[in-house]
Amino acid sequence: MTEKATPSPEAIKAWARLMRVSRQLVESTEDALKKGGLPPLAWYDVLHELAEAGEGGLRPFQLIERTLFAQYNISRLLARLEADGLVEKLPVADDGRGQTIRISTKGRETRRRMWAVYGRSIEELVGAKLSTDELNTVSALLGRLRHPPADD
Amino acid sequence: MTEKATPSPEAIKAWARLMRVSRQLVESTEDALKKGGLPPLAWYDVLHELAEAGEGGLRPFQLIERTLFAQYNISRLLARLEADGLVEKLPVADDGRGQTIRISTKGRETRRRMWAVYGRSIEELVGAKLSTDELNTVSALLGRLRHPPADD
DNA sequence: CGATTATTGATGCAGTTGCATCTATGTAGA
DNA sequence: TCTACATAGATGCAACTGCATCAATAATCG
Repeated sequence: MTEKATPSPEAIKAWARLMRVSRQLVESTEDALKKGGLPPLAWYDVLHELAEAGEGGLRPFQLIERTLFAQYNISRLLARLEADGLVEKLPVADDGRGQTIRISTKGRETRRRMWAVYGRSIEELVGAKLSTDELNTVSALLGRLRHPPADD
Repeated sequence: MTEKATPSPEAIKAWARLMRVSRQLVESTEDALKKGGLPPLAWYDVLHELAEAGEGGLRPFQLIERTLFAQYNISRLLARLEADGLVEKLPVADDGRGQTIRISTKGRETRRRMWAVYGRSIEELVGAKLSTDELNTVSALLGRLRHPPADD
């Protein structure tokens, strides 16, 4: 019956911190990548998924499931990655509509160089700021905000 | 001497959770606003700052300090807000370069209607998921990731 | 089979962002 | 004062995003 019109001050504060911090971290990292003449974070996300998938590659719709990119976004991002020679698009034997995306050697190399910067950013901006226990606490609590919630 | 090449698994996980959760929350909220025929979150941020500033208004550069928007972003956002009649641009007496931005009545009304949706989003996505203690823990830990760090 | 519906991925268009630069005004220093 | 430099804000252009829709293939069902 009672509609909660406004969240608690604690919820608002947590939300505000989350928004501000995540934007700052992204911005810092994007700056660092740019300074290193490297592609934006979005490219890393895709290259990372593809590197984990190995030689079998992934279908674009699988990338959509694994990342938070919209379909049109993946479509165009893959076009750019292909234009840069970082991925290959292969036809799929049993589905004429689809394609399999496989990371190339150059793609792995780019990913490696991005990680040198990205990883440093994570270490400096997060790893160095909180203890292991605190990091685990953050992960656990944020995991409950995820959809679907993660328990680990 | 020793360069830390890669952050700890705990730091990586916390980072990943932070990135994913913040994107999901933003996306959910933007969807809710759109569904209500309301402007995007960025407008809320600015309207909120201007509403808090009261009749005196704020200079654009003060908005840049308070939010995380780039200068050109604020410039154009304010142009859109003005075009929609949500803010007024007033000349500044002692600085011919500048202007003061003041929220209009319609701006306050729009902010109010946005908050009805935004606040509900915060409550559902965050407030309802964690206890007050947990929310405070999240805020405190994220505060330490902020730049500059916040202790409260 | 043949028609309908669903899925995969691409794309035209309008709106937004990022970058670099520009104009205008203010400040400081010789 | 006159010149150099700094600050406030706007803007042209290219790239990117979001939306809607499209074409092509696959799956379903009578």
